[in-house]
Amino acid sequence: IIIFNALIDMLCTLERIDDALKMIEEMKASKCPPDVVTYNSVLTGLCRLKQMAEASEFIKIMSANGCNPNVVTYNIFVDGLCKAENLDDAMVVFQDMAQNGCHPDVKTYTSLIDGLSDARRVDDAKSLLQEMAQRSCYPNIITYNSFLKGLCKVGKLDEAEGFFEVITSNKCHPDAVSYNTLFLALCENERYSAAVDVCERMVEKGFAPRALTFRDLVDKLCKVGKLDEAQKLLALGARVPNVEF
RNA sequence: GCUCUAUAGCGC
Repeated sequence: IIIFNALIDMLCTLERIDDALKMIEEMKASKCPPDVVTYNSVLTGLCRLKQMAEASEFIKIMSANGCNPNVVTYNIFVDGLCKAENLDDAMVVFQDMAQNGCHPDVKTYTSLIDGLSDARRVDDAKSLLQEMAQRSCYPNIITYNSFLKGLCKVGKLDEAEGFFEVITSNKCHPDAVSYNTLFLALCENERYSAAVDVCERMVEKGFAPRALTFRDLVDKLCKVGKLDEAQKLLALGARVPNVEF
């Protein structure tokens, strides 16, 4: 079964869903019937192809075949709906899954928070974050990073900066993704001084941006006449291996 | 305990 599942997963990653379905038929006929992992791989493939109607149908098919969806199944489907920008359906599935004995976990919430963030629905994302705490389902750094992305997207950069405090006060450690998200948003919004400050923290933490990013930023600082900031950055870059100007 | 699900940018 493990070998079969690995094969099916490979076929689905290669987007060869129909071949995967054929193999499932063979499995049914063999001593080695498909299990929930098998079906979940196919579901992932359908979601990646954004075939959400088919994905929804497929969940019914697996149940009809005596294989009940588990929490991974729902997570795949919710994430697919979010990525297909169908947040309303994603929320409905999220509400319903508990009735089928599958309780949302940190990945379910993270997918939703990420989808809401991409859709700039930061207030809704924040409600979910609060709901997680109430349900003792604790956000991890990936959850926080998704929310951080939302704050950045809607231009709430001060709140985004302040959110780092929230993360650490919840015993999580901002990582390279966190800093990079904030850093790029500050650059995009031409808040270069703040960007340099973040850059400094990144270097301290060993999350230095790439050389090209450094050069671009120095270039922009020169253009807007912030020569002192540019110099600060050059000094910073000199301390980082693999960065040359 | 081996197979399935979530975040930035970059490269291929």
